Amino acid sequence: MALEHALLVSLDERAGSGYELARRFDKSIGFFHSATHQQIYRVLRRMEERGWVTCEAVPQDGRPDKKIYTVAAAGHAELDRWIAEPSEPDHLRSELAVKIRAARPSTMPELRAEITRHRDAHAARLDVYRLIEKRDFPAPASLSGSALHQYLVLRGGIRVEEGFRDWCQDMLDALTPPSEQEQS
Amino acid sequence: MALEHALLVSLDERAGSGYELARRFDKSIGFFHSATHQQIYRVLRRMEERGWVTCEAVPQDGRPDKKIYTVAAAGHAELDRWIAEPSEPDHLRSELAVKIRAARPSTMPELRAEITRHRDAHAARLDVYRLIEKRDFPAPASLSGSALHQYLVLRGGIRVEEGFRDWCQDMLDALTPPSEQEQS
DNA sequence: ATTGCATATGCACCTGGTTGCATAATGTGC
DNA sequence: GCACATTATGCAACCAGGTGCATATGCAAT
Repeated sequence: MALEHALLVSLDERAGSGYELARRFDKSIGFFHSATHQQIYRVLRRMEERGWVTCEAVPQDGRPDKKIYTVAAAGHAELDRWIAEPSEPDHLRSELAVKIRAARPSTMPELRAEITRHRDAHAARLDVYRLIEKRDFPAPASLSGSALHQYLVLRGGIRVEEGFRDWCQDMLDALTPPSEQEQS
Repeated sequence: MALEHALLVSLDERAGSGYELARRFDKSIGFFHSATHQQIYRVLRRMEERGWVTCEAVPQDGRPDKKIYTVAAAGHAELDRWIAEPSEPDHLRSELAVKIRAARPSTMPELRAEITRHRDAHAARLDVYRLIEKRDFPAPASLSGSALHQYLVLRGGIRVEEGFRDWCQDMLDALTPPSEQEQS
């Protein structure tokens, strides 16, 4: 249950509205923790009630009011408390793994197609991460503080996607009958 | 929403009761997809209503009756249908990643302790997987069919845990101040 | 004798999260 | 002129899943 904390981190970098947070989550942090706008609005309201964030309504010409949320002292305290609290090691829950064990001889073509889809999707996400790495962190050795932390998380994402891609490729190699070898 | 399918796969290997499934999930498949016994009982009942599994009450001396579930034809059909249906690529939702971005200079010691905990937990899980690999798959090159699929999934788990462990170690190297280098 | 554990199932309640829809105003393309 | 996307928030309903507790029983240890 870390959506609260993910939102606090995002708001701490830059204050913003629920709508803006939802858009931000499509990018950066959202690669590692996604959420719908409804859920974000609900959590923001709850955090305001608890005093973790403060809210200021900003009227706009035409468009409905924006509610700009800012992290309060209690929010920072909560982040500090949460970091010290041990959390469960991240656990992978893989649909693809279940599909592999579910497949029988008759469904092997469909399974191979599905593994190929996943391999390509992970390779595509990897490309995006690598692009971000090159664009935002050209000199990683000289990083420190918040930028270093961002870089380390991105490196984690890269590792994970490489792992998925290679795993899928290994499975395709092992599950493709010799007669059909040498296609992509 | 693959708990249904995970249970079908497990029951297809060997018919059993909800209780037995919960215990099995503590081991093998549960490494990649865990669930509490309540959730398993609920899903089993739903699958019985849908005709995916059949249920036979087995009276036992003393202990309450066992309900042995067996995969029905409709259950196998559902698995086949599901394999062909494209599913979302597995997405990592990492609490640790959020913690890293949430940490400020004052909470760095706690963060390093937490990363160390996670590194050790992943290393321990990796050891378990490696043990299973040696014990159950001493000659992987000669595997085929269901055993091969099991092995490929296990290899995926090993990859993931290696990735987590190395990621944690990299972060510790990058986040440990030079003055404190050379401890574990 | 009594505590506690393993077997075996289940209810009631709560939380986290998604989906679908509604609202409200403005600008944009055909 | 009208359909449609964009900005911005929110409700109602639902689904998945977890926690805590209840029940029933036999067996082993203290």
